[in-house]
Amino acid sequence: MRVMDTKVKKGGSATATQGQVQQNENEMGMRKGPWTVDEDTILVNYIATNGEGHWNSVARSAGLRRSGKSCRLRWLNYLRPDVRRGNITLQEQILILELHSRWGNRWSKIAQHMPGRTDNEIKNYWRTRVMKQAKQLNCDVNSKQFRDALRYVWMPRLLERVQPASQVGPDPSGVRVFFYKNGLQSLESGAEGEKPNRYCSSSGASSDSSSVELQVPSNSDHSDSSELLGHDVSVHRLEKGSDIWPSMNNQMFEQGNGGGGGDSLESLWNEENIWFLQQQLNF
DNA sequence: AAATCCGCCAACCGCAAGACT
DNA sequence: TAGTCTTGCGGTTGGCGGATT
Repeated sequence: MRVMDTKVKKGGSATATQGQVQQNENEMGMRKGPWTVDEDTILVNYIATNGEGHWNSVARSAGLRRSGKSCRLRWLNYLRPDVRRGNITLQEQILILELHSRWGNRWSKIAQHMPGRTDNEIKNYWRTRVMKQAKQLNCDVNSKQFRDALRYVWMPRLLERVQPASQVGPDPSGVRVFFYKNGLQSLESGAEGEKPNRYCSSSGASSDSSSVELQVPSNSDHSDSSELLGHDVSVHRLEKGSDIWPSMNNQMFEQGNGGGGGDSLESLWNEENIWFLQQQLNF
């Protein structure tokens, strides 16, 4: 049974009253629903003294009438000191889109590569923002149509917007992220021979000012990446070309008009599709 | 000004895997 | 080895509050 009669301030602590606390107990005497300031304080103080883990005993020993699960969730998603609050930045949006394209709904895995962000937060972002776009396009979020919209329209648009705030120097240890027909892909520096079908990069792959750079974990392809939880990030260079968007559209049509390879973007998207997407997607 | 809609997000649930006895 | 407990994950719910009608 859910608790309906408590108030939670957006972005702030739960503010259930003492009376509500008593109402929100189940038959086992366990509290449910929003956390009170007192409960938060108790949990934070207990963990500061005894550390994380053993959540059931935390709940008992700290005198909280909460399940271990509830204590764990409250700590990880809200009380942890390194939880980052506030809007998802453009860079983070790009990273979410990119990582989701690789791993799907592996929210915790994605969160591991975004220090300070919780899986819950990323999941909420995906459901409220990304799925909304899919709905507007009247297509399934897992459909090829929508995945292509993300690759060829949304992500380039985000990348263009992120550029002015990203004028930092090149990092030779970084990983270049190129925009491919098949979506964004990372390549370790020096692996340029392995980038067939690069689509929107500028001529050459040099680390010049025409690139966009993203802060993403330097070894984000590693499945076990506990070392990334801190601040082990490096600069990824994103080959932007001089005009990734809207000239990307031009390239699409140039390729199509030029009668290039059969798998050109033009074969995937005709002019009506592009126009439709531009109208539908609100960036 | 009131009613309704809708985005956001905290917190719940069920399930699965791993740890422990 | 089997049973139980704990932890972690992904999916879902529903209240709050701002925007719109």
